Amino acid sequence: MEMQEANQGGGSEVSPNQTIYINNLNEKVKIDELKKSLNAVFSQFGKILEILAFKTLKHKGQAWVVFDNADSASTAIAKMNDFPFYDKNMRIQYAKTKSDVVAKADGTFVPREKRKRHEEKGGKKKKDHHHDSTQMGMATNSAYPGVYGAAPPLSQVPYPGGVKPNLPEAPAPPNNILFVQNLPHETTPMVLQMLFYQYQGFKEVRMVEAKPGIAFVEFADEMQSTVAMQGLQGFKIQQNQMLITYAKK
DNA sequence: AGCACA
Repeated sequence: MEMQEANQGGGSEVSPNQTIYINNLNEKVKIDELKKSLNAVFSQFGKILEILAFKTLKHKGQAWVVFDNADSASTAIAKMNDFPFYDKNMRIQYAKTKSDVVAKADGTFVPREKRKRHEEKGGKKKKDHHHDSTQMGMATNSAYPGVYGAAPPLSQVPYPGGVKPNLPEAPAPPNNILFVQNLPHETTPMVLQMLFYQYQGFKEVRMVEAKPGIAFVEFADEMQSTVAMQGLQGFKIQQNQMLITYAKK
């Protein structure tokens, strides 16, 4: 029999936090793609303030996703812990400490430069932070101009760039295979899989390299594909809203 | 395995 175990008496005792800590991520995935995929996958649980991931030796395979509230983080953990992502199962917990973005909003943010060095004796405060690690060469972290908030306004934004998808005159008849359009060109099958997997009857995602921006998603039957279509219609990935129709037979 | 804020 299947019983859902409340995760309370177990080993990992980290108190709820609006930031989740993910590890066991596939280290071969480039940081930029990783962050985008995480955003695409986790924004379904609520507004994301920031996603942090680093490629340094000590922090490979890990990421922090900062939600704007702890409930979103809890849901994300409940739904996504142990979920396969780039062929490895994500391990998700609450982060141990509060994220800087959150602390800054709190007013509780305290710069942590003091931890690095010994405290100077005498009454002198040092407030000059020499930019130190700036020449590591890897500068691709904060590349997103605050666009992580992707989930809620499903029907506000039309098709960015004015690109109109091909809508057939008459809607295609129900099909267990869905046709997805208006995806960001960098969308990976993995991202779509993550989104559609949560619906019963999910079978597979197919994308065509030569035709970016579209995908086919197969379900076991058309009842199930219909539920998924309704659930994800207009879902925003990055800037784009997915347009889902039945595939032509 | 590894809990940061480039």
